[in-house]
Amino acid sequence: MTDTDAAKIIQPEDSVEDMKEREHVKPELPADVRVRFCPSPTGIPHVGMVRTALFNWAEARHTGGTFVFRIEDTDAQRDSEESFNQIIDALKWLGLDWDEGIEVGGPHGPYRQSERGLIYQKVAQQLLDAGYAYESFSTPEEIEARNVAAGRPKAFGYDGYDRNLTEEQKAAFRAEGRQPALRVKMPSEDITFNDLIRGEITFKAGSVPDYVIVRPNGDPLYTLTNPVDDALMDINVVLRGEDLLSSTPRQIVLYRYLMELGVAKQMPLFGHMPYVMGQGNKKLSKRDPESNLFLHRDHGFIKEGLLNYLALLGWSIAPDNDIFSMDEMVKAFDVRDVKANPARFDIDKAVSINAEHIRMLEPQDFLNRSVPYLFRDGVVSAERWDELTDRERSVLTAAAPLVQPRVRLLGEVAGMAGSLLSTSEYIAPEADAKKQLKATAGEVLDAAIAALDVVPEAQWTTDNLHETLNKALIENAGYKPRVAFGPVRVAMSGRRVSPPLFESMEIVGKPVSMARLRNLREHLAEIQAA
RNA sequence: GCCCCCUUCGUCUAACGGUUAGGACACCAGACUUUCAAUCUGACAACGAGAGUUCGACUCUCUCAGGGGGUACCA
Repeated sequence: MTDTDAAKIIQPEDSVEDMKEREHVKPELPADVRVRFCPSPTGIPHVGMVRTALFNWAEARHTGGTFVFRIEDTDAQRDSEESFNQIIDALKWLGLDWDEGIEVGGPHGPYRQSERGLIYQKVAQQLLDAGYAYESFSTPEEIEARNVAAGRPKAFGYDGYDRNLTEEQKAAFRAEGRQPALRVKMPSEDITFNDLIRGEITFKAGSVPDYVIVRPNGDPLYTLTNPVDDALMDINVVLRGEDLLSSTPRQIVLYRYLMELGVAKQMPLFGHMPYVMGQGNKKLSKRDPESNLFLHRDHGFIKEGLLNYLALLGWSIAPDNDIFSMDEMVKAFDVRDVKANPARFDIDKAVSINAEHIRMLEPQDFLNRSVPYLFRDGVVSAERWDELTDRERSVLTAAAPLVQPRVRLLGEVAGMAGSLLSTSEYIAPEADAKKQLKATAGEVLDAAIAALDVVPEAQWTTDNLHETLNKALIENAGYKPRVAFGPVRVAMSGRRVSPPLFESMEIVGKPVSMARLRNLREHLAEIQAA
C-alpha cells in the first residue's frame, strides 16, 4: 500500500475525528429534549423574554422534544395577574405553542409556582435533614456589618457565619424571636459546566457564598423553586438569559443534592443566551419602550416579522439570507449555533424585516390583519373583515396591491389607504404636502379639472385617467410630471406620499375625485397664503 | 475588591487555519417611476491591542485593554 492509498483510507476517519473534536467543545443534546420557558409575571412582556421563549420553542420543535411553559410567581410583591395574562397573550399571538404547562396541563403540574408551595416545603425539609442546607439567622444588615468589621468589601456576600451553629445557639436565636432562613452549603471546589452556547465555564472555589433558598417566613425563593421544578419536570436542557449565568454554579450544586435525594434524575444541560441590548451599551430594560412587545404589536409588527428579527439576535440561518419563516427556522435551529455576544435591538432593521414579511402576505391575509388597525385609527367601521361594509371591502380589495408594498408596519395602512376609504369631498393637505402646491398649482388644477370633467364615469379607469391627464397637463400645457401630478395627488390624498395616483382616482370614483379637485382649488389661495 | 461572560463594517451577522474577510439593515449615488415605496445597480464601511503556536491565524493558546453582568431574604 502506498502512502497516498493510506491517506485516502484515513481521510474519512479524519473527518470523524474532526466532528468529535467539535462535539467535544459543545455538548451533545439529549435524545428527548425537554426545554422550558418560565417567566416571572412582572410587567409587560419584553422582547428579550420573547427571544428566550422563541429559542426554547425552536429547540423543542427542531428536536421533536417537549416545550414546557411554567410561571415563576414566587415573588408576591412584584408579580401580577395582569402580567401573567399578558405573557399568555404574547405567546399565543406569536404562535409559540407549548406542549405542557399553563392551561394545557401535563403530568408534572401544577405549572404555577404559587401553587406548588407544599412541594418546595418538602424538598427544603429534605435538604435540611440531609445537611445540604442549614438554618441561618443572620440578617442582611448583620452580614454586611460583619464584612465591614472584618475589612471585607461590603459586597463580599454571606460569610458562612451560621454554617455550624450549635443547637444551643439556634435555640438562643429562636428565643429572641428570630426565625431562620435556609441556606445551601456551597462546597469549596471549582464548579465547571459545559455551556451549550459558551463552552466550558468554571467558577472558582469559594467565589459563590452559601445562598438562601427559603425566607425566614417560609417563602421559597427562586433559587430553590427554579431548580426543583426543572428537576421535577424532567427538564434536561435549560436555555435562559445570560443574566442567570452567574447563578448556575449555585444551581448545579443544588442539583447535585437533589440527585442525591432522588428528587432530580439528571443534571440538565445549560445554555445562556446573550443579552438583548438597547441604546448605548445598556441591557434593554423593561422601562425602555423598545423592549415592550405590545408596543411593537400596536405599531403593526406582524408576528412573522418580529419573530424573524428576534431570531437574528444571536443566531443566523445562512450566510446570505436574513428572511425566513418559522418553519424554516425550526428546520435549521440548533442552540449550539447561537452566538454568545450581546446583540443590539435595532428597530430599523426590525421594521425592515417586518416590511418584507408584510409583502409576502397573501393580499387577503394582509387585509384581514390590517382591519383591526384601520378600525383603531377610525378609518373603517368594524374591526373584522367580515363586519366591514361592502364598499369598505371592495375599496380595500382594490387598494391592497397598492398599499401592501408601501407599508412597513400595519399601523401605516390607515395613512396610506385612508383617503381611498374616505368619501369626504375635501381632504386638507398635511404640512409636508403643501410644498407640492407651487405657484402653478392653480393652473394645474384648473387644467386637470377641465380635462377630467369630460371623462364619462364609465371610462373613469386608471389607463384613461393617466392618458387624459398626461395629454392635458404634460403634452398640451407643458408641465413637468412632478409639477403636474403633485397638486392632483394632494387633492386626492392630502399627502405628499400616497398610493399611485390614477389607481387612487379610479378607486375613489369620479364624483368624489372631482369634488376633491374642485375643493382644493377653492382652498388653494388660503393654503398657499398660510 | 472578588467571580463570570463578551470583543468582525455604525448595527445584526458569515467565516469548521489558506477568501479580494461574504450578506443584511442604515447611509450615500444612480436606474426605473406620476409622488412615495418596491425593484435593480453601485459606493462607503470591520477582524480591540500585544505576544505565541503554525509554512500560513478572524479562526488555536496566553496576556492586556475595553464593554457587560453578578456579588440579595429579586428573578
